[in-house]
Amino acid sequence: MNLSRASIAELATKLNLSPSTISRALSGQGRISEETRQRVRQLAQELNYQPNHLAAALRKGRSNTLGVIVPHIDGDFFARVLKGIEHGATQAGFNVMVCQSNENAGHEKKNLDTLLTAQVEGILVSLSLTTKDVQHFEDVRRRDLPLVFFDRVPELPQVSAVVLDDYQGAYQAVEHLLGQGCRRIAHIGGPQHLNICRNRYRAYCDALRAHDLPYDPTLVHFCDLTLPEGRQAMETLLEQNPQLDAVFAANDLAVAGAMPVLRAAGLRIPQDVALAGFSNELFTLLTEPHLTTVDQRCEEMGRTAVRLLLDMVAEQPHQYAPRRVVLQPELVIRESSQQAGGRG
Amino acid sequence: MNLSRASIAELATKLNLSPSTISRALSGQGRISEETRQRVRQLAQELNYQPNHLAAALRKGRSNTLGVIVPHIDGDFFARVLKGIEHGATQAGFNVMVCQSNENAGHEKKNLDTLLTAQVEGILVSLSLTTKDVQHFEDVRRRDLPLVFFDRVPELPQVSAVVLDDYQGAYQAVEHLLGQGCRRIAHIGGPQHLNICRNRYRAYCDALRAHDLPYDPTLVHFCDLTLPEGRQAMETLLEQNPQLDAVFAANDLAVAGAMPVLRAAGLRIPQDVALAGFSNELFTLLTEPHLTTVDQRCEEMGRTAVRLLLDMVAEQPHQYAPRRVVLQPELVIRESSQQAGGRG
DNA sequence: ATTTTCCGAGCAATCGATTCCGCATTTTGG
DNA sequence: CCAAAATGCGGAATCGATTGCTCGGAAAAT
Repeated sequence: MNLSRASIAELATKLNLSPSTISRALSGQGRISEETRQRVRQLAQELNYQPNHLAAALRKGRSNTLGVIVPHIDGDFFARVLKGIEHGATQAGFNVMVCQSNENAGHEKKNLDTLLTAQVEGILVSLSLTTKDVQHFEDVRRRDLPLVFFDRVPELPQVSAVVLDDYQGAYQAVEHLLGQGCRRIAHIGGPQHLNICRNRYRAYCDALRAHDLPYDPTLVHFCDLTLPEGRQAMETLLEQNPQLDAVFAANDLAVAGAMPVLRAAGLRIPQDVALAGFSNELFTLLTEPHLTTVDQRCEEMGRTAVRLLLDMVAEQPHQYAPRRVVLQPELVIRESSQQAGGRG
Repeated sequence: MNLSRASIAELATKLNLSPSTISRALSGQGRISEETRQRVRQLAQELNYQPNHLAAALRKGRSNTLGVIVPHIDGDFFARVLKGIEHGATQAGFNVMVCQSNENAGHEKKNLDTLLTAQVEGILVSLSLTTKDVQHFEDVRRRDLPLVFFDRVPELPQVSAVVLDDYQGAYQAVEHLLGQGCRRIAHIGGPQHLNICRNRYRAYCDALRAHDLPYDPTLVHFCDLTLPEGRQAMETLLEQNPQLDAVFAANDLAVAGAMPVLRAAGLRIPQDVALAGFSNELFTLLTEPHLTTVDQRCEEMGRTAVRLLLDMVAEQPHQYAPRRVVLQPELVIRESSQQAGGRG
């Protein structure tokens, strides 16, 4: 009936016991008689007692909370990674605080402050695109606070990180296109200052070379991988090289932009031009034909990242060595790349 | 240089002051000399002092944290609402804890417990599909804890809520199709136990009636609004009524499922059949042609919901009356519905 | 010059749970 | 049967920041 929450002290008076006894009864730690424990637990249930997490956290120096900083929360990728993070954290009894940097280094710094003052026990970060300087994360390491980067990670060896093997994924995709008989494969690449884009581009080059195909600059175009830029990239490529028989783009959105252009040029997908993207966005199942793409294991990335982080949190003297996990992507083959029988 | 974080007590000893003075210097509250304030602030900066949020929260009885429970975090809608929530909360200096119920009433209950013990100052909830009984939210109200529902709200008058005017949005969409000259408009509806789907269906019926068009059962089909069910629905509708000249679906995914079916039947979009969906999912810009749809004002819903919640949090004796906000959706007209000139 | 204000700062209690220490009482073992 | 050990529980300190109360001294007022 009491409106405000019951405290341990209240339980104590009602049962003529001391607060310490109540605490022990509820936690099951320490020496306590079975009978008392029962009595306490029963009353706690009756009064709908709920421990004050803040007080416990303060006393124990453990907030049971993890912090996450992502560039943004909308859009498939991070939402799915977050799902994995939230899942893993919850299972381990941890809460999660999520912050968005909005792709802004300043925001990112503020987010970090917020999480630090909130006394989180560990932090997961995917860097914003505008973050050049990772100095602010130095403070975290100096504070001996577990820190794990995922997906967008700084190029430092001494940090823990979970990343995708972009190179492998891209290589497999191009391999697959080659296997379909394509020989003039174009590439729509992303900003080369991003290592993920660089790796996808490198894989494209290497896969061609492995098949003794020459590198043809008229088959390569870099852009920001948005929908309109994808469209424009396709137009440019078609103009430069009307003979192309496949396109591998560094993300799915670019492919989505390219499709109408190809169709407008009277080219059939996949018979005339095979397509493969990267990310396995949900919408790849909504295009016609469905897109071949590379799955990024989003949820697994999230789960892996929390696992790493929680391992670090568990290690007492926080004297862990930085660990680095590389997830293997999975090529998802759909209609957009299947030239059953080929044309040559 | 000190690895562990500096506390107020530390600052106090270093400056030969008492903790209370430090606290007042930092907060700017209470009587304190300008000089002392400067000295304290400077040292705080030097030592990179960061207040312990837990301690302050415990003492002040205010955690400065809000809790959110959503059915899931992936997928456009909730991610975008969350963005709005996070934005609004951050601006007001509040942190956000996000929980996913996974469309599971049991999980939802657990999430609630988690948030309560975390001492959040207010809770935002969008109900899971399997939640029939909202008893567990009664506890929250009894605790006098501000509570705001959004989008998926319980059918109770005495709770605060932010919802979309589904009826209006759907009505406008059908109006628009009628305006394009369509007369045999089909409807792919969602589960009728969900009020949002019911409202969209009602609007469809009412709009037709307003134009003196008869209700034709062969033009209506209900399903779960998934991609495959959308496809199947379209097949059924075409079979029942090959003459249909437009389709209004209760969500975008169903339209995406319907499109290939229409195309396979040799019908052109929008010349032969005009299409309109609901939700303004991101992928509606990726289809060919782009989809006409109803925007749900996701971010605004998020921002509105936090604003309501924070208003409630601010009111001292929490004696607020429940408030209900109905957001007006926005019809987004794109190619899929534009029969410029019509066909007769 | 003396009294009244006021100002800056310290003391100590407080938020609620946890935990080390210690005191009785009971149980065990020799 | 008595010493030693184990058991059940209470007392009190603690985590770190906040805040009401108090107090000495300086400034202002009479």
